[in-house]
Amino acid sequence: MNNAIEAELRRFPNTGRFLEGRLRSAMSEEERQRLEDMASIVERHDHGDRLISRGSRCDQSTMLVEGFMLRTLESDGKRFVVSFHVPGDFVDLHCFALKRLDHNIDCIGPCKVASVPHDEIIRTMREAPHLAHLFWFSTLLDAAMHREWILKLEQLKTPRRIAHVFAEIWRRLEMVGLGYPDGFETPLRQSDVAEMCGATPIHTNRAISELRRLGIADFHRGRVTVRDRAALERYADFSPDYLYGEGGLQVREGELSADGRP
Amino acid sequence: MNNAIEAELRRFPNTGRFLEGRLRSAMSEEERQRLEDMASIVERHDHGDRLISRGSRCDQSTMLVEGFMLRTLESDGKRFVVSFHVPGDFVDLHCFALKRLDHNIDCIGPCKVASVPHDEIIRTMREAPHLAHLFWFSTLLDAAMHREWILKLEQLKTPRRIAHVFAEIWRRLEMVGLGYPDGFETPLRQSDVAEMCGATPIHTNRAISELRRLGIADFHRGRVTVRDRAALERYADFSPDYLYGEGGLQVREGELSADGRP
DNA sequence: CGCATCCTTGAGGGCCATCAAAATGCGTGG
DNA sequence: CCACGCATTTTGATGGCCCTCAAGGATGCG
Repeated sequence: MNNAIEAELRRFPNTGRFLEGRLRSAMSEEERQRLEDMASIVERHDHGDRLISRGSRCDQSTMLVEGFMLRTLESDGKRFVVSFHVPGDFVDLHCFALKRLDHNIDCIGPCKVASVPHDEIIRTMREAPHLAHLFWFSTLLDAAMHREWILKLEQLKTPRRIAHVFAEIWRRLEMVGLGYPDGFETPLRQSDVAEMCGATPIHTNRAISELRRLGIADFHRGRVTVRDRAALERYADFSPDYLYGEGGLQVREGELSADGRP
Repeated sequence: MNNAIEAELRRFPNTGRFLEGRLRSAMSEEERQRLEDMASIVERHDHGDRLISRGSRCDQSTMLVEGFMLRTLESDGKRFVVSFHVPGDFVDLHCFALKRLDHNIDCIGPCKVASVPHDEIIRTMREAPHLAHLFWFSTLLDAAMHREWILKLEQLKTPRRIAHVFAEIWRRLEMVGLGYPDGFETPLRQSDVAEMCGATPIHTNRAISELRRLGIADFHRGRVTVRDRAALERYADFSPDYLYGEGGLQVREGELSADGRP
């Protein structure tokens, strides 16, 4: 793992990955410390646990420290995945403003989380508006990713959708220091990938075989291996802009700085 | 149109529809006035105008006063619609935190908009955190709608997708006082609906015929007519919860009140 | 009336769902 | 070490949804 991120995690073990690869560099020392102090209540969950259910009233939000989570909606007795989360994501910050979530948050594999009471976020809005601005930014990142998923579902057939999902997971893991040069590991199963792509597990399996046959990507027991990253991203029509990391849409340091930051 | 909304529009002509049907009741007089004062620069646009292009730096956001807009992404030379806007929507508030939008905002039919400089929003965060909280809420409404679209694309075939789009537009227009008892009017063409559903115009045309044949809805030259609303919503598997109006997920008055509101 | 735009209809083929069944890998206990 | 049960992955066959190419109507405007 990246040395800078390791150093950050020694000082901020629960929140050191928050906005890493995006606007973390815009956070002051005080802000990093303030966030870490807010997120001191740590819990562990197992595979399949539902962290939050649609409609339940919530008065705290969750920072994902270790593990994978899915945002899901249920309809007709079936589960549909609308997005996923990696360590460093402020998973259900949405429910701070929405009060009741419209969706569920499900754990995939073992997860470690840190809880942040909403009272603390309200205090942040009053006392540290720049940090609050970054929180807002992080929820809008989710919205931007949702939009890309909508595009992907409207535009691509299943094999390319899967390639897109792989490309996105890989980039996001990499931004928080969890990718490998030739791929990544994830507790996702093929049926989870199917739920992310709006396809059946059977068709997803055939599509994954197709990716293997084409030399685009191999997915075997939670390990995705890619020989040629450019080929994967070209095949998936993937451009990482919408993740707001380095690149075209990136928010430059200082562009958020007018709002009350010392 | 609803009398209460008419009265609101007389006092706040540019912003009187903001959060109407959702949390507008939680806005104080001062907050309503403050927002109206912020949104004093009015402009008009024509059908087909692109209000904002992906990637352009922006330092103001736009309140849609009259008309329809689409959020679009372009890929492969084709346009894809990821969401739409009705009067009262704070259309590109996202770009306040993102600085560069990942998508375009396109006008459908003639539009009237009011601009809000970002400096004013920053001041709001410092001076009126409760109002800022409502702004944040309104951007998360967009995210919730995005999630519902993802679900819809993963779950439904084209005829039901179209029915879902119709049901959503109708409800949203109704919340801001622009629906009719038996349907609604919109400048959308069939090809726009196609772009919203990830289908070709030809297939969309056949699907609309199907809805007509089933007696679910009629769409003729921008007029959607529905005889049996319950039947439409049942057919589309539509539940309005995710719009956060009255109902299961609704944020009750006072639930946001802890944050610095007088 | 001519033209542009939008809507409608037809035919052929590819993607994907569904039903059914088999193979593979993994942990447990004998 | 092997046998067994379970979850997951893989394969096959059939039919429906939807894309593409092509062409024909309708509507409104100058």
